[in-house]
Amino acid sequence: MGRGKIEIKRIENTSNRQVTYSKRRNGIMKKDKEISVLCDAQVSVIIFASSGKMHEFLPQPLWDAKHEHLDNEINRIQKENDRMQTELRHLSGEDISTLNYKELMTLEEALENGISSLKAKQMEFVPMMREHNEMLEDENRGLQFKLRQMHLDPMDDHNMLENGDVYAQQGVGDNETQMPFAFRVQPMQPNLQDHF
Amino acid sequence: MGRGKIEIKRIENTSNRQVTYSKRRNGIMKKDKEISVLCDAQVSVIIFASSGKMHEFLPQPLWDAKHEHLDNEINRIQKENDRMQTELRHLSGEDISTLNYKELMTLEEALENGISSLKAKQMEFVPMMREHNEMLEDENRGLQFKLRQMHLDPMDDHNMLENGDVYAQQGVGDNETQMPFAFRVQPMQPNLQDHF
DNA sequence: AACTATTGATAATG
DNA sequence: TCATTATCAATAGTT
Repeated sequence: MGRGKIEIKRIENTSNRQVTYSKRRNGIMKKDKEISVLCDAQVSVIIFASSGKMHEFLPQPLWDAKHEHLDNEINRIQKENDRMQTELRHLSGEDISTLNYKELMTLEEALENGISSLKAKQMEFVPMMREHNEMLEDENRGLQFKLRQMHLDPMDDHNMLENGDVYAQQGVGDNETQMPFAFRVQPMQPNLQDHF
Repeated sequence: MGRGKIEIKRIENTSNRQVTYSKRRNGIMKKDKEISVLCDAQVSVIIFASSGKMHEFLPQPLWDAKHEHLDNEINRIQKENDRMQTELRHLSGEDISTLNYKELMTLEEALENGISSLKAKQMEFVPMMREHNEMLEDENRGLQFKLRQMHLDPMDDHNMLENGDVYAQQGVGDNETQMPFAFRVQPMQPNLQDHF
C-alpha cells in the first residue's frame, strides 16, 4: 500500500526503517482505537522499537495503578529535569534572550551569590597554599645547599671547570634550577594534587 | 475503507459488530506481525472482545520488559536530575565544601562565564534606561517650571515672598528647567516595567 | 465465506 | 522532518 509494493522482511536502510516504523505504529494505534470504539473491545498494545523506545496504546480500564504511578513519576521527574536544564543554561549565560530585566536581575544576584560563596571557600585553601609555598622554599634551600657542596666537591672539579661560569651566571636569582637530577628531592606531599 | 465510509462509533448491530471485530482483529494482527518484521520491533497485543473473552494475550515477558523499561527510564531521569541539582547547588555556592581546588576553579570559570554573558545581555537594556531617564528629566523640568509659575501667581504672593530666594538660587546653572508645563512629556512606555 | 467497490494506509517522492 | 500523492491494502456491504 504505497507507491510500490514491499516485501515483508526487515528493512535494512535504517532511515527508511525508522520512518516506516513511525508511520505503521501510528496506523496500528489508530486501528486499535477504532476497533475498541466500533466493537466495544478493550485493546492493549505495547510496541518496542529496535532502538529500545517503547510506545503503547492502553485504554484507561487497563491501566493498573503501577503503570499510572510509574508514568506520573516519569512525567514529574522529567518536568523537574527540564526546569533545571533551563536554569542551568541561564546560569551559564545561554538562552537568556528570553528573560526580561527583572529575571536578569535575579539571575545576576544568583550568580553573584555563587561567586562570593566560592571566593569564601577558596579562602580556605590559602593556608594550604602557604604551607605548600613554605615547603617549596625549604626544598629550594636544600637544593641550593647541595649545589654549593657540588662546587666544592673535588670529584666534580673537571665538570665544574667546564661549566662553572655558566652556573655562576644563572645562579644569580635563579639558583634553584641548577640541581643535578640525582639530587632532586622527592615531592613531600605526593597526594597534594588530590586536594589542590 | 469498504463499500461505504463508516463513522467511528459503536456498531449497534450485534452481528455486524462481531463480523467487523473479527475482520479488524485479523487486520491488526497482520499489521503487528508486519511491523515487527519490517522494523525489527517487538509488539504485544491484548484484545478483549465485548463478550469479555480475551482473544489475544500479552506475553508475560513483554510486560516484565515494559516494567523494566519504565524503571530504567525513571532511574535514568532521576540520575540526571540529581546531577543537575548538585550542579545548581554548587553554582549557588552550596555544598561546595566537598569540592577540591580544581573543581572550584571549574566552578568559578562557569560562574564568571555566566556573569559576563549576563552583563552583555544587560547592556541591551541601557538604551531603554537612558530613554527612561530622559523622560524623567523632561518631566522634572516641567514640574520645576510649574513650580515657578506658582511662585509668580498673585494668589501665592505671600508664599513666594517667603521662599523666593531659595528657588532663585536653584535656577542658576540649571536653565534647562524652563519648560512650560504644556510641553511635559507623557510616559512614553506605559508598560516599561514589563520589560524592565 | 467470498467478493468487490471503496475507503484507508502508506512507500516513495518533493 | 513534514506534506503530498500514486499505489497498494483493508474492509464494509453484498452475495
